[in-house]
Amino acid sequence: MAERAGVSIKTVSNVVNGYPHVSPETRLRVEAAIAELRYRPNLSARNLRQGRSGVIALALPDLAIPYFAELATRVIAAADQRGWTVLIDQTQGDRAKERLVVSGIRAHLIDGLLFSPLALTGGDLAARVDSTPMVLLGERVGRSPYDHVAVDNVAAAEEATAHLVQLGRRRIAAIGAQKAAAGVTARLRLRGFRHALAKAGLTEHAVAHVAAFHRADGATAMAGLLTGSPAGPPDAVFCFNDTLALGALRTLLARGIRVPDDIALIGFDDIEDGRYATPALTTVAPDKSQIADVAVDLLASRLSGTAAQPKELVAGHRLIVRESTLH
Amino acid sequence: MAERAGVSIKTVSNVVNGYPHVSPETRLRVEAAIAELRYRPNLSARNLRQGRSGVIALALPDLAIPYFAELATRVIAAADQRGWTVLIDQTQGDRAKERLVVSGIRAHLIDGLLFSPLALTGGDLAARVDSTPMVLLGERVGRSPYDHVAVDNVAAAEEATAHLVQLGRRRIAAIGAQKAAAGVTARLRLRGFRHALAKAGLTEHAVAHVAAFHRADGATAMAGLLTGSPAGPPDAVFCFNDTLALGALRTLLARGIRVPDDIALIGFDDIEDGRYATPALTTVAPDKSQIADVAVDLLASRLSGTAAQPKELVAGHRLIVRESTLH
DNA sequence: CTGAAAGCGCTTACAG
DNA sequence: CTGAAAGCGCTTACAG
Repeated sequence: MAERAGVSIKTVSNVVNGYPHVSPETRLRVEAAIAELRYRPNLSARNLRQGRSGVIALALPDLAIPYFAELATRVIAAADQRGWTVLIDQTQGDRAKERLVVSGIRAHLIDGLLFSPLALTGGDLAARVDSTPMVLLGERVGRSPYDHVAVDNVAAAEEATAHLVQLGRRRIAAIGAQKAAAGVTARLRLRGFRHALAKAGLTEHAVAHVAAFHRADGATAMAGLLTGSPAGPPDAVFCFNDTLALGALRTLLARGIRVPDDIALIGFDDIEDGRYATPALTTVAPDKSQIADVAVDLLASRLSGTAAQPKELVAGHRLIVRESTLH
Repeated sequence: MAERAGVSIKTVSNVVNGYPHVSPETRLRVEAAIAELRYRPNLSARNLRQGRSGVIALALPDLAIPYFAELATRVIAAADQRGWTVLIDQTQGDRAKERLVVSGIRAHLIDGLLFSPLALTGGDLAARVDSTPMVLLGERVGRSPYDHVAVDNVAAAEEATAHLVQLGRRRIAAIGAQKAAAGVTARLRLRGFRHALAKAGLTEHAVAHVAAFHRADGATAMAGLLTGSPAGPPDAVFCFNDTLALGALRTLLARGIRVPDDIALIGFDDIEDGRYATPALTTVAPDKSQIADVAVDLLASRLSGTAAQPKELVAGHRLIVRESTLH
């Protein structure tokens, strides 16, 4: 192709791949030919030859969930820095789909996998045979030997709850517990919640369970907390994420209950949405950029064979106090 | 590879690709071998041979913008139905990045491109030389001969504004006009806004310009409308999208202005967020699933060579009245 | 510093 | 219904 116009043969390859030892004039000639013929290297051929594609997959429940959308935007940016392209797999938190992701559906198409599972079990992971490097986003699943990066959910939940205690609240409830064996994150945040209450010498006012972490679940759970409890309504609620909190907020405001005066509210995730709610939502902000950067770095280590033992990396978090707990 | 365990050679290929004429027992034998050897066809090799990858790109400004996240989730679902994988390119609405997307960066890696540009000009598109099939999401750019799918922005904006008129509001403002030559959508919605006012015999109370359609822009613009206008505050505002409206809402509530009593508010996009705001946001809902389905269908037509003339497809929309204009 | 050759793992006609 | 061969477009040693 271009060699016709150029004169050389795989010197083109050298030029395209930025090999140093090409005479300047040859290089110019080749570059001119490339421009003229609008030559584009065939990525599939390169991939086949090199055994890697420059593409990684990011598997998550749903892009329509703000936290995952915000995480995805950062993962794509981090991958872009390394020249990697990101394809997205949506699992809906469905175990069958999560197993599919892990089973190597896209083998040889992707170099690595970043995976944020919801329903996957340790057994599913132990049964994995695909050898594509994988990094887990979020809690470790079972005893599986994979790199993963997560915030310290217990400590973060403890801080959130302690903040409510410091406000002088004593009837503190939680929204977001899950029955499913898979709700690892929910379990850790519940543990932190209880730690904080125990330290303060308080008993939990109520713990509302949810099927998922969506706004609708938060709205329903809060309604249950208001009417269902014989002990009366809480004066503060720790919601295990911001969408739950926004749903809960909607229920409270619709009933004329003042936030934070009557009930203080705190969430988790620091999604954009919560910053513009009225009242603006107090929350625990995981360092999403750090999670994305670290995850991509871990994957890079795996790809280069540098990594040894599976690593557990803890990303930072901080409490952001806003109107929903102020005053 | 598998043929060793199997006995045949590319009969494997036939089995893998579901060719009909393979004897049942041979098929079983091959399938057993595949399972045993954990054989996975190499997608890169297949792509190279077949000249297509089964991967399409979705290029959009940012996944952290709720509308695009909600659109992306549907595009991925629609593509999945056809067995396609979707990779995401984020442009930040930056013209240089948008030109890169259109220039064929991922040539031979993707079979097609779904593109929602913000800053791209007709000239940029006219200069395109890459031959990857492309479908535009949103307004047509310049006179470019590409398929595109969009809602009827003028009609939709007109309905939104007419709704405010029907409420009895007479001091109607808009937030979301853009100076940039690229704000095609903003221009169309402004046109619809003005049509509706003209039909009602009203003059526009004010039109606020914004740099982008983010919450912060809406908040600032609304503050300007409240204090900056010699004619006093409006009694209704049409925001060109929901994030602008949510920003505006925040400004209003922070100042103790009642919505909709003092000022009615309407947005555009029907993002999840607006449904849980208090008051819940009246909005124009574009049929996002239809947009995604139609866009993927158009791309499929291009890929199969079925399509002839570039098509302009108009997706549906409907007004959803909620609390921010009720009463 | 540049050429000629082999091979990555598939699939597609083409024979049998 | 199944085999043998060629070729998709690259890159990587290997010569020169």
